[in-house]
Amino acid sequence: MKSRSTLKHIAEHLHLSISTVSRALKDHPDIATHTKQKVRELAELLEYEPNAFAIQLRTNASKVIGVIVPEISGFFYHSFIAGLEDEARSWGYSLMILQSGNDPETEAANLRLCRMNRAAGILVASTSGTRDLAPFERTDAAGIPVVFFDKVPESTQFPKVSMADAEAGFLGADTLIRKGRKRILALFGDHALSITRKRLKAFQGTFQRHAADGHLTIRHARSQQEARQITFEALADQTYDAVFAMSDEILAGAMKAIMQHRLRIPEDIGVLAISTGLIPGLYEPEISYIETSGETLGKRSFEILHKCMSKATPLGEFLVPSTLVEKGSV
Amino acid sequence: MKSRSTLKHIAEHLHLSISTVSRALKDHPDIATHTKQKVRELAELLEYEPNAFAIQLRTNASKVIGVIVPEISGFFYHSFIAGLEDEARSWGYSLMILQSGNDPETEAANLRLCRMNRAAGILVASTSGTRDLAPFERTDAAGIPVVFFDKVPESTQFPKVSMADAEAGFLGADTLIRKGRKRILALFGDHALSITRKRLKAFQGTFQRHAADGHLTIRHARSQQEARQITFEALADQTYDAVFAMSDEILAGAMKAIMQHRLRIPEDIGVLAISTGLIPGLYEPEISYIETSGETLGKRSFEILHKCMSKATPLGEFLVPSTLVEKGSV
DNA sequence: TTCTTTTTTGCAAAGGTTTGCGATAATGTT
DNA sequence: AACATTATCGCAAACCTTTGCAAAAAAGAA
Repeated sequence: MKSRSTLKHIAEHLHLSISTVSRALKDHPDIATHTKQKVRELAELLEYEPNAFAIQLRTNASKVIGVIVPEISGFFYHSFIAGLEDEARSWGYSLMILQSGNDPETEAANLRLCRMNRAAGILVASTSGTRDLAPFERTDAAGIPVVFFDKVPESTQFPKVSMADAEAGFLGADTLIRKGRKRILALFGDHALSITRKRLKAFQGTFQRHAADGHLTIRHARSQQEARQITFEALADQTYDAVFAMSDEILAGAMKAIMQHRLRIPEDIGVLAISTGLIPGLYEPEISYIETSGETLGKRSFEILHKCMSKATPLGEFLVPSTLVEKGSV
Repeated sequence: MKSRSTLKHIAEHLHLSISTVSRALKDHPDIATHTKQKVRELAELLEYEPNAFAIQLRTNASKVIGVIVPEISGFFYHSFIAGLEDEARSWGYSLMILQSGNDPETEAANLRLCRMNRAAGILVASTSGTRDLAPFERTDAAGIPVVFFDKVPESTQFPKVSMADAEAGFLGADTLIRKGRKRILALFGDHALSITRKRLKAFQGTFQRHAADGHLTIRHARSQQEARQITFEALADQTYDAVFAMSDEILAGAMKAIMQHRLRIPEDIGVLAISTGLIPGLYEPEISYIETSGETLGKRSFEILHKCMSKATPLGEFLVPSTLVEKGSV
């Protein structure tokens, strides 16, 4: 438990004032070059490391950005965090990660924590049950910019950044049509989720407009198991040209059913998904997918937040585009 | 940007001293009950939230624990972090997540960051190239306990917590033997990694001891692609009773090869893996696996670190046990 | 009442840094 | 030589909280 060296120590050793040392260390023009030199040398020798608390207290700002997600594990958020950390670190920021466990109360508590720690900014993927935006408003009023990502509320008072869901839906339908797949089993998630509705609407709209002769079956599943069961039964019932899955979780379930039926891909059935990329790469052949990259979303989110932290307040919703990654499964 | 309320504000409104307010808020016995009452009410009204910086500066301690991992995404660390966050939060700690990108220099920089922020403790999964332990020693000398997990160095001067690799290896071989699988293709990772050597040694030893009549083929792969190729060729070459994969990454590669050969599981070939649980659940039938839970490792790691933070310095290596999860693939 | 004990509150220092402004010394200008 | 500039550096306040100790007030004892 060695006592750490402070500006004071350095100042005393060099018979300088604390302020001079402080300025020397940050290359302030008021300080003579040879003084800077000496200060830097001694600082090095004494292994001086600034006390972040003192700095933060004095400046009332930290280089920490808070991240609140329903859960870290799972199919998506960890890749978001990875991308975000990468970008944040290059700007000198660190991440404080909080899980809400999809519970609005925990979410509010986490928000409070961020406020107490004077986070430079906050990124939040809200709980599915988040209705009351007051905690967020309070945080924003305290001068800490809040931007929502992925799971965003309806309100327009905060900047939001999310996947281009409509585009992904469109791309999905478009790809299937271009490949000549007519009889489609399309699997979507919980209809109550806005992400589901957006993807579904674009998918369905595109399909109906450009493939009037096709046949589209839409099913909703709330879990991997459910997706599996629904797919299994649907495939037993009649034949399809292709299966479309709107998410990794759904894809995982659907693939099990397909494997259970021992269908060959893409000969017996085509498969296409909207995905982050990890899961589709696990099968043989690999599954083609519309990429909605968590990493990219993370980086983009930081950019937006960064703008909010400087001065500009870019309101509105920002979309990160999705692209088709062909693997030959459809 | 409303100015936040401080102890001073409350004190002035109530014509009390700052110290009295401070004590009232933390229920100090020296303060009269009705005074506490009034203070609490006003604090509530003014939405007082303590300034973490000031507290930390004064007490020279934070409620933040630093976590340094090679990468957040991938097959493993995110689940570790999830478990850790859960446990840490229940003790009032938050997580500061840093990625080293498997680069020793970034790792050292991150360590410095933790020191500057007076982290209460640090958990690190070291870089594969980490040789110099000096940065860690310095951190420890500064009074910040360091605990290694998963990827741990040889040195015994720091507490370490990792998966029970030997046990997992043993369990793997034992399971295969009990199921009557004789001709085994066992896939392991990079031989330079200690995790590989530990698992391999136990696996091989057990197999040789209890199944002298069996036939064991051992292969090493450094990536998913390599695992796939090796498996594909091996399976084309001769027939095996079962494939054993020492990790999720390897399993993913092996499964592709198996699917490519259109082998049925478990009829044509058995499959067993050491895994965190997510990947094996993606196939049909699901793959049996020796569970090495990231969540559990996270929770356990916190426990150890927590002990270090209080006073005890439990040196040595702690193992979190692994258990067989049967899914019928072998 | 007067002194002692207990209850309740306030003072002031400390923690390390940043920063506006004033002070001093060095240099330049006429 | 007298003055204006510029280059360096130090003082002291401020950021907000915690805490040992002293002070004041209230209560009890004689």
